[in-house]
Amino acid sequence: MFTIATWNINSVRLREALVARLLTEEAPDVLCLQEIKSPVEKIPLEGFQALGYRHIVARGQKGYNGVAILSKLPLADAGDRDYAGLGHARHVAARLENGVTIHNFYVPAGGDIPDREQNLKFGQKLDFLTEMRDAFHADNPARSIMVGDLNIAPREDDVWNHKALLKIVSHTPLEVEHLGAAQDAGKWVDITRKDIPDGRLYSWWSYRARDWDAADKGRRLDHIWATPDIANAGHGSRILRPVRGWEQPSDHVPVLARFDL
DNA sequence: ATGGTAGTGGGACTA
Repeated sequence: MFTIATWNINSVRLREALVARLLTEEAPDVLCLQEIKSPVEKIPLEGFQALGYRHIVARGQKGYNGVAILSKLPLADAGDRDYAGLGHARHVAARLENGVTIHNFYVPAGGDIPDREQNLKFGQKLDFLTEMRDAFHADNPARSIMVGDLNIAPREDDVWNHKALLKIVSHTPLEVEHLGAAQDAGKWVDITRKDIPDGRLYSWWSYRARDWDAADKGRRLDHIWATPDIANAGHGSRILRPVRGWEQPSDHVPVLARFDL
C-alpha cells in the first residue's frame, strides 16, 4: 500500500514550510509538485530529506513551470517529454520498485481567450493535450498513475457554476473534449471521481476573490488518474480544502489517493 | 463587463 499526493505549490522555495507541513501532517509516500518555479539545483531538498523524502525526480527551470516527485520510496527516473515543443518543464515520470510508473503533469493554463486564432497560449494548450493523447495511444500505459495540474475542470460539478464557465478557459467544451481524448487514449480512470462520484469538488480557488472560502468559486483542476489494471486498487481519495486557508497559501490544494498494491 | 491577487525578479510576463 502506498499513498500519493499532487499539489500545485506555486513556488517551492517560497512555500518550503508549507510542503514540510504537508509531509509532516499527511506523510504521503509520494508527493508530486507542479509550478515549483525553480531550477532543480535550487529546490530546497535538505528539509524534505530530513522528513524521510530522500528520493526525487524533477525537471525545473528558472522562474516558471517545473515539476518534482518527492518520495519516501525509491524512485527511478523514467524520463520526460516536451509536449507541444514549448521547451517548458511540464512533465516528468518516475518508477517505483513495485513497477508502478508515475507521470507528473503541469498542463499549460492557456491564457484568457478561448480561441486559438486570437490567443497563442490557448492553441498551445490544445496542442499539448493532443500530444498527450498521441503519446498515451502509442505507449499504451500499464500499471501507471498520472497526476497533476491539468488546468481543466471537466465535469459540471467540477466548477462552481457550469453555465457561467462554459466560455472560461479551463471549462470550455473544446478543452474538455481534448482532455477526454487524452484520457481515453490511455484508458485512464479518474480515481478521485471513482471514489467521490457525487457532488461538487474543487482543488483551486483564485487569489483574486476577496473571500475564497465564503464565495467558494472553485474549480477541480488537479487530478489523479490510473490505468485500469490498477484502478480498482485506488481508494480513499481526498482533497485538502483547509490547506487553502494556511498562511500565504498556494491557490491550489493537495489531492490525495491510496493504492492497495 | 471588468478587475480583482500572487510569484519572479527587479521588466513584464504568467497564472
